[in-house]
Amino acid sequence: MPNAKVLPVRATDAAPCCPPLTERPLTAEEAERAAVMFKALGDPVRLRLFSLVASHEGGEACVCDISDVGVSQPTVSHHLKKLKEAGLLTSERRGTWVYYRVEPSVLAAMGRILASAPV
Amino acid sequence: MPNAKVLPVRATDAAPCCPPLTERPLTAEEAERAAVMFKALGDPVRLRLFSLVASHEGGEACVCDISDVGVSQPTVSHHLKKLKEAGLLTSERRGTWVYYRVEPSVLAAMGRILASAPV
DNA sequence: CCGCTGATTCGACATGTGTCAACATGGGCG
DNA sequence: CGCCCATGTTGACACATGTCGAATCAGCGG
Repeated sequence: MPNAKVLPVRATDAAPCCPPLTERPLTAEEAERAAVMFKALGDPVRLRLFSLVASHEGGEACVCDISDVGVSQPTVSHHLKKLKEAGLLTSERRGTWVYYRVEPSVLAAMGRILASAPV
Repeated sequence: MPNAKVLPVRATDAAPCCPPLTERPLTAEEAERAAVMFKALGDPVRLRLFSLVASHEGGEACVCDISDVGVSQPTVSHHLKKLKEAGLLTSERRGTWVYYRVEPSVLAAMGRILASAPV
């Protein structure tokens, strides 16, 4: 491992965010936290960008690879920043290009929130 | 290679909106449709209302039971309307009260979108 | 060093959104 | 019938958001 950098995944924040919506009513704080994640995916452009990163080979994508979603390049950057602030993406600069990568724990947390009653 | 494999339309054909985000990039139309659902849950008040309905006994809840989320009654009605327009809830009037119920197929569709790569 | 390309930030604008008070509707009940 | 309670609708307003062009920052190569 050439780079010994450690990213604060902060899984203790994202993963145990909230129980499934069908389990019990969310508290105001839980709803506040979870809504941030859902809101981040509540825009078509961001949803496309996120899926482009998530489905990209190697689990990461350069901005140059995903900036063809019909809006200007500054707008792409703006949306990527939003996704990063919501904890859904992480970014890393390698030379000229910036690579984005999905945060799997957050994705899992959202899936768990939406999971139907596991019977 | 002629891919004769039929797309798995799944049992959740009521809302076969989009594949998992990690499977392939969403098209503009798919993202447009899916973003509506995520945006509907992208507000803390709506998220609480939805979880109140989803977790309520019998799978349905009267407005009078869930209208204590810290906002005025018209605002509650407004948010419930939004959730209904997004296809996440259905409403039915029975006498004096109006009962809301979750649309399970849509919930399943959202969960599938967020599902990590299936085994 | 200077310019080039990729990416972010800034400033501005139009539009969307959440919220409430006031009013309207609709159905039970006295 | 007429009141009243539970919901929904309307109008208005402050604020957030998406978008772009221009400017700025960050490496790379000549």
